[in-house]
Amino acid sequence: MRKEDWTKAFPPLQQLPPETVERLRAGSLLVELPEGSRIFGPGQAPESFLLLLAGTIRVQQTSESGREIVLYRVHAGESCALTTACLMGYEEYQAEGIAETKVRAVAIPRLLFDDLIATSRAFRQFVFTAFSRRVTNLFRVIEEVAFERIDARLAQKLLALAGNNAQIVATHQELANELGSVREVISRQLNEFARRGWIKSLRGTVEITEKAALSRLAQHS
Amino acid sequence: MRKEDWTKAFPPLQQLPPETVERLRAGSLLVELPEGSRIFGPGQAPESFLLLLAGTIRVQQTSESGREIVLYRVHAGESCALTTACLMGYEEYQAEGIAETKVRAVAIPRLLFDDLIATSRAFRQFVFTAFSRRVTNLFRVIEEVAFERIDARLAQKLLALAGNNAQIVATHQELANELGSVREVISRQLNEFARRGWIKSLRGTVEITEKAALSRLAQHS
DNA sequence: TTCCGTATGTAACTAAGTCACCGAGGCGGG
DNA sequence: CCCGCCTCGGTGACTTAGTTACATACGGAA
Repeated sequence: MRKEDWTKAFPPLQQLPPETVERLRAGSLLVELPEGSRIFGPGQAPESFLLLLAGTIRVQQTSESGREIVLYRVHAGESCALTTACLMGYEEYQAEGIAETKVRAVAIPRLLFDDLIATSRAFRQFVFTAFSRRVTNLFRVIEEVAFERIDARLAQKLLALAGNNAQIVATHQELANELGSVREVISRQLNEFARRGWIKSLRGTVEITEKAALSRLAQHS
Repeated sequence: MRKEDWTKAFPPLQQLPPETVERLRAGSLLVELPEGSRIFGPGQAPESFLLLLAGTIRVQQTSESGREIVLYRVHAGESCALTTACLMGYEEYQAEGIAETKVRAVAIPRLLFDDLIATSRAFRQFVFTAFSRRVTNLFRVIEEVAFERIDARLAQKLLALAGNNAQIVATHQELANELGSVREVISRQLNEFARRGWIKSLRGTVEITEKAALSRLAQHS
């Protein structure tokens, strides 16, 4: 079986000198992870740097009381940079990464990763940029949790999860877990949204009927 | 005037080969920042990697409504790694860094930083470790804001700010800003603590009288 | 069709944040 | 010394968010 040329999936990697790309291709490992599998978490460290080819990873945190909050998602074409760096500095790491779908990824072993960082300016740029994006995102999360109202946050999340579709497949509990809130609160908010005619709520799904209204609520007011 | 040998202040840098250290010493800049100065923030990017020799930098975030939250502090002997990385990936960056005291720091210009990352494995280790620590810390902040009760968080913060002393010099407003809460809430909590005999509250200062009780409250219960 | 697990509804209560205002203390200018 | 002002803290009434403890409804498997 011919080794798939996955490097095409990462535009920034195209900038690398050909021999670097070759080294990457040769030294890294294609892995496939089933949906729902736990990729890393407290007491479980990935020993390599991950680049996602397909699927998404959800990075979340769980409190003692069982409440959860989603910190960010890693999509195809992105790297799990934050995580990896944390592991390289090996602090204990309390977030966990879950394969939200079946995931195909390239695993770059620690040594090769280190080597690439050392030799390729473009690769460094790639890694730092990914870092930067994640951290910026984390700051947003903190801002939202600390300062924004739950109705605005829920509206935002509904819009984000919907994308271009109008249908969102998620239970109230799952929505609560996205926001670090609890089911009852989300149920109440959704009922209020429904009462205003902004959404329709079926069992296990939400249908957006008034995107504009949600958007208005989402941007703060 | 002889150039001060600041490299002694950073044990990890002692591991570097002598010529690297020499390059660092020669290519970097000793800077001094007055108390209260804004070191970076939205629309203000530091063009170099900072290593703190003395003083502390407070990194915080401000909401539209004026509420604030302290994300972390950079102390002497530490680097402002997160920030710098963010800037290298140049995303817009909404946190700001304030010199909490007079600050002496070494500024490593971007090019030299990049060069050192490339050539020195020890330096990379140093930078990634610092990263890791910060990110781990950010995760803690998210967990606290999202899941912990304000009384427990306040107790924690009081203990942290006090260190070995019993006296904390801070107004209720400042304590609220530490936690991303508001003055009224903090006042109420402090009154309750005082009523229980755990603290004494003077104008602009708090004196801890029952450290043990605060500790108990701090670890969740 | 019945049963059972999951999803959602609801009410009463506590915790946290908001709003509006008050009063006390400290400090500088006259 | 007194006045006025400004910062700090206190308080009550109200809204929003989270907790506790149930009840009910849906939908697939037996």
